Amino acid sequence: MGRWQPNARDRLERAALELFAQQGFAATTVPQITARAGLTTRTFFRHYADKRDVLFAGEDHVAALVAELVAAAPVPLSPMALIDQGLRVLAATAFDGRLEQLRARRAIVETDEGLRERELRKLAALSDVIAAGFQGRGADELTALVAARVAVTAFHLAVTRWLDQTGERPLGGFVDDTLAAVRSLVADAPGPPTVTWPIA
Amino acid sequence: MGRWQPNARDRLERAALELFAQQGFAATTVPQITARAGLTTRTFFRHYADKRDVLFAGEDHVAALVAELVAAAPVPLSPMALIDQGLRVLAATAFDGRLEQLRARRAIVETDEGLRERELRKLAALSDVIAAGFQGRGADELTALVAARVAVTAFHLAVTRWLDQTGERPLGGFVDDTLAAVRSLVADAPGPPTVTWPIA
DNA sequence: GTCTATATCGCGATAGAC
DNA sequence: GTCTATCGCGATATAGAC
Repeated sequence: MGRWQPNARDRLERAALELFAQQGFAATTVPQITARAGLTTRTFFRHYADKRDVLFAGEDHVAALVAELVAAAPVPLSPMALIDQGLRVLAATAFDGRLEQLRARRAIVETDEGLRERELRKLAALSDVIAAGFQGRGADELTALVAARVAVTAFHLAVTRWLDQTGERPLGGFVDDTLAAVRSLVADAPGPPTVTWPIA
Repeated sequence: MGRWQPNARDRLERAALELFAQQGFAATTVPQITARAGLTTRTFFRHYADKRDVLFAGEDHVAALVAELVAAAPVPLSPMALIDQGLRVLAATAFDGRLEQLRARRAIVETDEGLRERELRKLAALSDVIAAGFQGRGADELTALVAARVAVTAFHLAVTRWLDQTGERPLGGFVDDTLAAVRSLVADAPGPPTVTWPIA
């Protein structure tokens, strides 16, 4: 390439993030982004499926990393032990140290319902990847699905609380707290087997 | 009312569902829907926030029902016992008997990524309602959040498998299976405390 | 209800890389 | 030459403003 400046994709992403932060996501148009990046509108949509995607494309490497982690996990680990340790490895590898960057990104995502939707879709895709990994390790389908969702849910909750904190406590601590809460919840005594419910 | 046919909302929803089933969601335009319902495009957007919403507006009553269920639950129930029994009540109250209708709806949702996104957002909203309910019962914030997400995740997984089945087994059975899988996963032995991970 | 912005995408042409 | 990335033009539909 010579006719064009290199790193079209990077320039688009940077321009988009700047404009979203300055003017808000909804008030920023794709032509504005491409103008700032020195490209045309059409080019934007060749790199990103839609306007929202520019905020999430960078997260695809997390899914790839998670897939590797599950595939490379030591064989003797039970599903829950794998979650327990895998999430801590993930936290240390891909999240700690990026707190401010991730806070900035989340601040934008929180301003728009459409962006929140896209985030949920990315999490669902992540869950699918993990479930496939657990099945690859020999787990039955239901166990794999449940384990994947528990892992993603717990991690997402931990990340949210990590970003909400005022201090600088590492993500791993929040992961531990969340998993402890899951264990404590599920281990809960079942209570009276049948109760009369006021409704229904 | 009087100048217009009544049940504008119902007619819109019915017209939309028919067209989505016949031509697909993406190939169906809002003008097509409103033409079939004898209304104007503008009217569609007065009733639904966007084209996708017409497939999910009917589910809002589920969130209201769930909120009631949590609020009206017997006080002695622990969070997990509430989930256990509440989900079964919910299954019997709002899902059993609607299997074919829900299958048709899901068949449409599965054809479009945007619709999947919207479904996830509705589930997230449901989770928020439940978490608020648990906090209203005195649970601490983290427990409430975890309990809400476990409940929604388990129920959604159960519904998915219920819809996938070829037979007519009631949803409650799938709820039981899913919750059993959650318990079994979480109760899993923690395994060796520290393992060397090939990656990272 | 009407009007309009703009997100989104199809198509053909083009410019350089290999 | 062939392949890939970009451009430029144009069409359509959603969704919000007035």
